Amino acid sequence: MPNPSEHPKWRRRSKERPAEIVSAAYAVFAEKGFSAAKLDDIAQRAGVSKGALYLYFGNKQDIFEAVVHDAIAPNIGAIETMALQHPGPFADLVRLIIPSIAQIAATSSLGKVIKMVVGESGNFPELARIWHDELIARALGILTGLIERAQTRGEVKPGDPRNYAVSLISPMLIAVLFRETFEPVGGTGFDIPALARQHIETVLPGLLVESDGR
Amino acid sequence: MPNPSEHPKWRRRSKERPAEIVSAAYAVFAEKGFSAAKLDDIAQRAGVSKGALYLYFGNKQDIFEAVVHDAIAPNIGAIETMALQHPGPFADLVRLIIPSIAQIAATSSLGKVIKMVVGESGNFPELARIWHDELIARALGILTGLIERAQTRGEVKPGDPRNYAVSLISPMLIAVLFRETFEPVGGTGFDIPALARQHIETVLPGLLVESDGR
DNA sequence: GGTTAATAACTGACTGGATAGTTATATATG
DNA sequence: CATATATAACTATCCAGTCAGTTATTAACC
Repeated sequence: MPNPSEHPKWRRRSKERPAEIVSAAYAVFAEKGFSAAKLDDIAQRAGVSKGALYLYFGNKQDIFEAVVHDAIAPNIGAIETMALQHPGPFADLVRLIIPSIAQIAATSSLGKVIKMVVGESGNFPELARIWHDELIARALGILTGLIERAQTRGEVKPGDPRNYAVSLISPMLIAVLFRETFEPVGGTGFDIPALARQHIETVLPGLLVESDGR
Repeated sequence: MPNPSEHPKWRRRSKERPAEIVSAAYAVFAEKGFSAAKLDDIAQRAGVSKGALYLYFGNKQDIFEAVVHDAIAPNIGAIETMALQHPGPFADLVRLIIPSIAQIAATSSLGKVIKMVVGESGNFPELARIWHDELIARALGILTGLIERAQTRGEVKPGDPRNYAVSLISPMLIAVLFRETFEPVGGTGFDIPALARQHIETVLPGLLVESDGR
């Protein structure tokens, strides 16, 4: 006894389903991590049955990879264009880029995904590889390139540019990881934008050739 | 037909067992993470049967907590005494402490444990709490205290001392996490002691009141 | 010193519950 | 009404935790 006009038990939405599933999976993976996330939870959150997931994805890891992929692209692009187009002195660029990263880190679910990737990398190396190649290596490469160019122009002191890049961004990453890991158990968190501002001004004097930082 | 002198199937070693089990569990947890670690694997590595684990520990999480606890104590003590006893100027102390931390980070399995705690914290908050209270908060507190005292003495610029502490140690933590997470999938690692040296000299000019860094 | 009884230490097969993935069946839609 | 879309019940597997039984070790006694 179908009931076509009133309340169909379900609808055909083959166009919208994949994005809805990825979105639901994002939330569940972020909360639980990969192995602890249940396909039933993802399905329920997406408003479908578990079987429907397999109409659009081959297996659990495929869904995970789609989530990671989708979580990356929007963020990296913005930073990249900002970095490459900016013409001014290195110090100004740093004062522009690092707070942007801090802002993304503080507000998005990036921290949850980082935590997830770190935690599951041992058991799902393919995932760590995607995350590394598409985000980490790229972001680190951009920053390293900026520093190299600034060194060539005589703006930044000699020294390993990749290490300089790590010196610049690490505190924000640690703050995000801290928030995801220890705030829920009573740890005192960080004001990430404030941390970013103070960190920039702490590092720049040691980075720039002119000692006054401007 | 017992065979007392030759090859007994097993021996009674109730004194040694707990430490052996924790050691084996350390290795397995470090490799697999909490949920993916199998008690059978731990038992086999410790040279006992799974049932024997339950003679010494209540359940899987108890074993995990013992591992985390044991991984903490040796490291924190060394740093703490070094920090509190040193009489000289702040810059010298930093040049002593940070490389020590880098050394521990680079050589011990601390990175594996950090990764493990981060990854499993969502599903096992009690564990994150132990790790936070016994290591993170303590280490951060020591460093923050040192900076506060240096500020009082006029050696370090005004600014949030806790944020300064994060500025100082984050790169080493990130480098360790990077090693555990991305080196296995082709990421280029960091020379952690070299990173530490360069980072210190990059940060100190922005931290110290006198601008020449010495 | 040798035999036996008592106990602590340990084993390994088993159970119960959880969950990834499959499939037979049902329904929405053009 | 044809079929793409979706469901829900199913199977297969994995593994933490249990427990009845086995073995090493110690103690007691002759």
